[in-house]
Amino acid sequence: MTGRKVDDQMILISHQFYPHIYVQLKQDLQEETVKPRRRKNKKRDGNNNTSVVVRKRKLSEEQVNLLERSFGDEHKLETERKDKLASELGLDPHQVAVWFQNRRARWKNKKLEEEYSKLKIQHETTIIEKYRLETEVLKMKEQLCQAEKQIQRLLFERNCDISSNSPTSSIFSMEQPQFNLGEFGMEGLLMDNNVFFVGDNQRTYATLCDN
DNA sequence: ATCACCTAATCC
DNA sequence: GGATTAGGTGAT
Repeated sequence: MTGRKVDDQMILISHQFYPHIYVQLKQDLQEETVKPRRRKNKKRDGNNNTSVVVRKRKLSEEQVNLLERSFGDEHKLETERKDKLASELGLDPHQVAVWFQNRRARWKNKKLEEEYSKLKIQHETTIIEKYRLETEVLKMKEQLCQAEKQIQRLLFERNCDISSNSPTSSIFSMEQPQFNLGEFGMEGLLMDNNVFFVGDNQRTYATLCDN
């Protein structure tokens, strides 16, 4: 697998899941294209074939502080800045470059971890809210069912009264009871105990209380 | 083609 | 955490 393919994958993943980090990466890429790299003629190790083994030395606190401040200003390191920093710190410019490379890599990892934690919390909060809403929906359905049963009971009692006062009337007579489901925003005509007719235009029937 | 520089992975 | 390596890019 090539490094560039990994880059592309990272950018794709970042774009999908971490849009703001993607923006940063994109800015970095754009800056790269805008700012031409300066070219140096000399190699890092001036000693022909004999490679100088630079002992791994822990940077001093002051060195790290200055590097951190510089990194805070700008994550990318242009040659001038690198050389200036190197001379200020008494380090090899290559060391400064490596320090910035590592710092960028670890900063990116940290950002990804932070983003992951944030998304995880968001996800957990959303799940809890989903359960809360589902419970609320169940409660409201139950309330609606109870209200509908109450309406049916009242309508049935009213029909009984009408029937007892007028033996020829039926529920399909011109005196069909009209009811209003008021708070539910529903209007309709009772057809029988479980079905009611909704509106003239809709020509639909709705069943009360499925369960 | 060569060089400087990058990221990602890895070493120590 | 500093350095190295591998594999890449773009400027010269």
